[in-house]
Amino acid sequence: MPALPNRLTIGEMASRSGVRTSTLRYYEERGLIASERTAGGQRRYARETLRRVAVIRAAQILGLTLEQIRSALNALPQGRTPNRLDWEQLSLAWRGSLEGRITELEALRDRLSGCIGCGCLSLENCGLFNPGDRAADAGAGALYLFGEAPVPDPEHTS
Amino acid sequence: MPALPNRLTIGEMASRSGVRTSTLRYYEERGLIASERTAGGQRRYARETLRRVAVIRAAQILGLTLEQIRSALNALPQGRTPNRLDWEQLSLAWRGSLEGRITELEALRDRLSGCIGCGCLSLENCGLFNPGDRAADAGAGALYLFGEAPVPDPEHTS
DNA sequence: CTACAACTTCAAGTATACTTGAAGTCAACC
DNA sequence: GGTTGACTTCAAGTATACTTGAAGTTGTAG
Repeated sequence: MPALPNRLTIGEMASRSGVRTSTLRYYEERGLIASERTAGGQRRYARETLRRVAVIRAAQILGLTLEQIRSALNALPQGRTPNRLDWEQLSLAWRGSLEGRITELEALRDRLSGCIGCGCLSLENCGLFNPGDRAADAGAGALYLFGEAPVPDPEHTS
Repeated sequence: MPALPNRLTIGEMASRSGVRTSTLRYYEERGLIASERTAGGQRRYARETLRRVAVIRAAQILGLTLEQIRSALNALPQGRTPNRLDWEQLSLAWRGSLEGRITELEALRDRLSGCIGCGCLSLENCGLFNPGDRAADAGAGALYLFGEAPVPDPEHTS
C-alpha cells in the first residue's frame, strides 16, 4: 500500500474518489479528466485529478450535465483543475443556476396551488398548462381540462 | 372538420393536445391511455382522453416519471380519467413532492454557500460533498479537495 | 372506384450517464 | 518466472422518454 504516491492507478482513484473505474474511463473518454500511460498502456493519474473528480461530482449533484461541467472546467485558465479560487468562482456561478431552478420550481408550485384553488378549468388560461417555455399550441380551439366546452355557469346547463 | 366528435382519431388527439402521434402511441403502449379500434384497426379516442393527456403533461412538468403518473392514474377509482376532485387530490400530493424537491435544492444551495465561505477544505467534512444520500466512502483515508493532506494550520507548514 | 392523406406495426435510433461482459495484457509479489 | 489481481479495449446493455423510418393498410373525398 503506497503512501500517497504521486501517480495513482485507476483502482486507487476509484477507491479514493468513490467513483467506479468504468466511470473514470468514461469521464476520460468524454474529456473531463486526463491520464498518462505506463509503458504497458495502463492509466496513471496525477493526484490533482482526484480533486477534479470531486468537483465533477459536486457539479453533478448541483444538476449540471457532464458537457456543462466539461465546458466550465475547460474554461479555466490552462484548463487546469480548479484551485480554491477557481472553485469559488465556479460555485458562485453554479449557485446562481441552482437558485434559478429553485425559483422555477417555486413558480411551478404556485401555479399548481392556483390550479387547486381555481379548479383549473381551462387549459388555455391555466398557468400550469402554459408554463412560459411551452407553446400554447391550441390551434383547433381552446382545450378544457374539466369540461370540454367553455361553460360560464355550469348550473345553467343540464 | 367534424365539430367536437365523440371519438377522436390519433391525429385529432395530437393537434388538440399538442402531443405527437408517436407519443400518444407510446403512452398507450406504456399503459397511460387507452383507445378503441375501428374495424380496420385504427385508434379512436374518447374525448376525455384529451383531459387525461393534459394531466399527464402537467404531471411531467412537475417532474414525475411516466411510471409514477401511470400509478397515480391507475390508483383512481376505476382507473378513470381524473375529474375535478381527483385532480385536486393528485395536485395536492404532487405539490407535496414538489415542495420536497425545493427543500432539497435549498439545502444544497445552502451547503454550496457554506462551501464558498469556508473554502471547502475537506471532502470528508464538507456538506456539499456528503449530501445525505451519498455514502461517505473514504475508505483509504480522508479526501481533501484543496490540499491533499489535513493541514490544521497552514501557516505552520511550509 | 381511385387517389392520397392518415393510419398501422415493428425495429432501430437519439440523448445522457453509465454498467457489464468478453477476451486479452500488465504489474507486482514470492 | 509464474501466478494472480488489476488493468486494457470494444461492444453491447440499462433506464427514461421519445422519434424516425420502412413497409404496408385504412378511410374518405371526389
